[in-house]
Amino acid sequence: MDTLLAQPKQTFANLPPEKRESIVRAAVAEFAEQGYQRASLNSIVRRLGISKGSLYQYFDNKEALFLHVFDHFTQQVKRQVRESMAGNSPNDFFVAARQVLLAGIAFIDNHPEYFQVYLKVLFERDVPRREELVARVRLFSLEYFGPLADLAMGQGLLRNDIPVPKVVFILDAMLDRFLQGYAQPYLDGGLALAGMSAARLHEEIDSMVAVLRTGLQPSDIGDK
Amino acid sequence: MDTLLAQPKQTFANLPPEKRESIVRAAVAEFAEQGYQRASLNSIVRRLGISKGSLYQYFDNKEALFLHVFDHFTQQVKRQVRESMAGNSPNDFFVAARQVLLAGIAFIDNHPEYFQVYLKVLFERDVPRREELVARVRLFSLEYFGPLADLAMGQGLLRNDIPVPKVVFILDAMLDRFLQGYAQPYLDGGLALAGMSAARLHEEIDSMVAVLRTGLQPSDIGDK
DNA sequence: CCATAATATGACCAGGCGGTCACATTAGGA
DNA sequence: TCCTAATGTGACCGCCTGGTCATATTATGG
Repeated sequence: MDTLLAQPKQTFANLPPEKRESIVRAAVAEFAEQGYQRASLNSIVRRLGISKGSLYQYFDNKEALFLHVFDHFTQQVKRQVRESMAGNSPNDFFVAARQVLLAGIAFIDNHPEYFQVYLKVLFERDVPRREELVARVRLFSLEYFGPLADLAMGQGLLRNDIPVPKVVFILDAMLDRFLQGYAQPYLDGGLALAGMSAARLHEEIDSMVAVLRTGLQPSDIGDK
Repeated sequence: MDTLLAQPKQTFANLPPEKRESIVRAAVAEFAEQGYQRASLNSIVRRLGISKGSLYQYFDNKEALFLHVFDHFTQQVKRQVRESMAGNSPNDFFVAARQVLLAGIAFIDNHPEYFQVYLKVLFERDVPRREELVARVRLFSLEYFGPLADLAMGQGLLRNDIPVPKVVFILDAMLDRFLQGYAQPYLDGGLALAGMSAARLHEEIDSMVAVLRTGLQPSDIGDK
């Protein structure tokens, strides 16, 4: 599960770290812009000012380079989640949701290209090991919300006419789609999420989470 | 707004309808599988058993063919919406939402490839006139929900601490993401929406709309 | 200093692309 | 029947792709 998808060749490991990073950066940029199949190794080496032969000394082929990039991506996600959750593990289901959403926003702000790579993978066919890649990312959310929802349901904090997996789906879907709108401006329904001040964005998030809370809690619990 | 994006050459118009349709079908299939840039005219003519020269007698270039396909797509959407709404114009905001969702499901069932083309356009760059194309489709939903939401808000049927555009966004986002899950199995959070019986699917839709209703209505209105 | 191993290079390959065009085939009216 | 206009065809063009490899360059350590 945590195993790496692909390891670069030894030659790559021998490189000074800043060169390794610049190579990964260039590759991420290319995959973010073009997706997997349209991404061009020629374009990547052009960006880097190195020869194609060199790139093939570092990675077996295009697929290995891509999988290495995706490994970096999941590590960054993990790090961002850990950072955003640091210290406070919320017991309230919807406070947790809010936090995940903020983590997502922070991730897109910090690594917009990585998120584009992910979106491309979602909807492109013939991406190597696509299902596995997608599953790895989606699990971050599902594995996190699942237990929390179980707990909340047990405490009677979620309406019991909707099964837990459905609750998790609704929550996850809403957050996911919000992030799509944040990353892809014409999916924000004209709200201009991307150009918003942090304060306004937090208001949008809060009102959305409030809607989810009211919608998903039992009817006999008072509104906020 | 309703004008066509591109018209084929006269030669195409002179073709017998079934040939025109088979050409569009082949093109849709290719664009659905590969997106715009990766789609191959060679592959399309191979599917059809016609020569490449012929295709260029029908359309000026790849872009014109694609835009013609997209014109067909929007027409199909329009038809599906008209059909699904036939007769009953719901006065209840959330009944309307349910109906839009059902129309979306029906559309994906009837034209899965067209929906894939749309998803590809959403997340691929360098698609000709992408923003315009996306806007055309999204407007179906936004222009429909907007006035309904205005009305509902005026009647005090929506919580007044959330502005109408935000309400429309939340509703639209949830429906949109549900359809993504229906069309792209690993986006359904394990609910297996695609393989579901119609009856079960309707239950899922109903419970989701119920959540939206409870979440979006004023707190002083009783739950359903 | 030199031998050897590690790394860097870019010309080159086969194959695919969108697009063109000279030519072959067919259709229609006189 | 025959001339003309419309339609169909596929070899070909320049360009780009992922990938290879013989060769040049650099590092290393005895």
